Amino acid sequence: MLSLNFIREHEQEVIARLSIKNFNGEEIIHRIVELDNNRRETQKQLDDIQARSNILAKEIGILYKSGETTKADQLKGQTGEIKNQGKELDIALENIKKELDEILVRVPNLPHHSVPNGTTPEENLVVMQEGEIVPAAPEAIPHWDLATKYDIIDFLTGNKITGAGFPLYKGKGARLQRALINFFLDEAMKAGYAEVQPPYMVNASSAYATGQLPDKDAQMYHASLDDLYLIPTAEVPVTNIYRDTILKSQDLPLKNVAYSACFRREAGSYGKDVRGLNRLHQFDKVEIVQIAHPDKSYAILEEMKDYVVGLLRKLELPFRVLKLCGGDMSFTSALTYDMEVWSMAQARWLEVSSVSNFETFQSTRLKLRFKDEAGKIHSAHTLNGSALALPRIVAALLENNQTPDGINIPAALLPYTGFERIE
RNA sequence: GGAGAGAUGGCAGAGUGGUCGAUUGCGGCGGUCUUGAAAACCGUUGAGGUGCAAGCCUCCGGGGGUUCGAAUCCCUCUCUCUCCGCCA
Repeated sequence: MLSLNFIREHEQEVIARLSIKNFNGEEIIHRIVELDNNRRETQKQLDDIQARSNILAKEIGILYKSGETTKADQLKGQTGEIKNQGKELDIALENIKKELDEILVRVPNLPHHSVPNGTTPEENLVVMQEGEIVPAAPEAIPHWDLATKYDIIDFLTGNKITGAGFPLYKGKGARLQRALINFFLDEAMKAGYAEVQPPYMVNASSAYATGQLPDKDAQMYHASLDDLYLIPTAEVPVTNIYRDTILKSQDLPLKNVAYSACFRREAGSYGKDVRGLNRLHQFDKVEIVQIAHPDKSYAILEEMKDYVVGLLRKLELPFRVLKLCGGDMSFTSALTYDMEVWSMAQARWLEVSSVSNFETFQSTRLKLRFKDEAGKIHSAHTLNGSALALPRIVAALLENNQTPDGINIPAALLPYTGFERIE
């Protein structure tokens, strides 16, 4: 959520920058400013009424104490009208605030100045590429067939137990999952991230605070009886650790890493893109989160991007890094890097990580603030990134490392898998 | 699931209708003393809104009500603790 003060003071700039995200904010921003002026005017009137009422109540109290009941009763007569006025203003104010809040949460975050123009994924900027892009060999097998050939991932049984998008990992397939999770967690800890294990379900307040609600509720599984949501990413519970807190500036940056299963309904997706591990309803991910000082957040974003790049190098996967264009960015992000690995048998890039700076967009709603040296309170910046999501990494590992008689495990993972080949 | 108790500032903990936004202690910050530190002493120390400022308004788990006036009384929801039941 953008802050009201910022919108009011930078009305034209906000509209201009939103247009980079292909969001036409002309009307909505004007309405927000109008409502906010209205809000402040009404608030002022209500404050005045309440001040008068407070003074009157105090006087009545003093009169009763000194035994001047007649005078007190007289003053009481005056309170009726003030109360009515107050009530009316109160209702008016509530309505204004409600509308303001409803509109405000529908305005996306402003893109950073360096975000490229564009409306489609094709217009994302490739900022880095490494590793050999081998064209698909005629005998190359896609990962869903490799999974069956070596009996390591059973999509059909997962389908029977739950449904499509819930694979059953078996044997070395299951072991590989565990190896990757431990590898990613260990690497993050070496890089200074403190590990947490969060709840996999969150309440509506948490989902609102990080921006999953109200917009993306169709993407989350909802346990209606208890009104809880299955987390689509550990970002939600981990960032919410810091909801309603005021940190000290010397606490920053805060670095957390969490492994969790992630649940996504993926409503509306279909076709070849969802085949095999490409898109699942349940998957594993290790997520890194940082709470940063606003002056440092973009340096930290670079650091996080480099960290993820380091992981991809250790896994020996060909990859590229994209800086997303305005049209392809998420609602909440100010700047996003996507990491994609080359999947040889499918001959396409698979997104395995997304690293973003949200600036104060999340922290405004989270009420996540810090106190600077002078004792002033500011919103902190929040950042997060996948490091990494497992399924597409597994897909690429299987496809890229396949040989006629087995799949080779990269050296970095050997201490974790305990085996060198899947055969 | 049943019974009971409770929710107050970073923490602990007073306050049961009238200058209470809240006594006090701890912690934090500043100072005196000290070569330095500790101890001791003095001062200071919640958040949000609005305003140039003085100030004014709101917030004692959330919501609603009674009253001229609510942290304090009533209703309701949520959560926590204790005991019982169930249980990985």
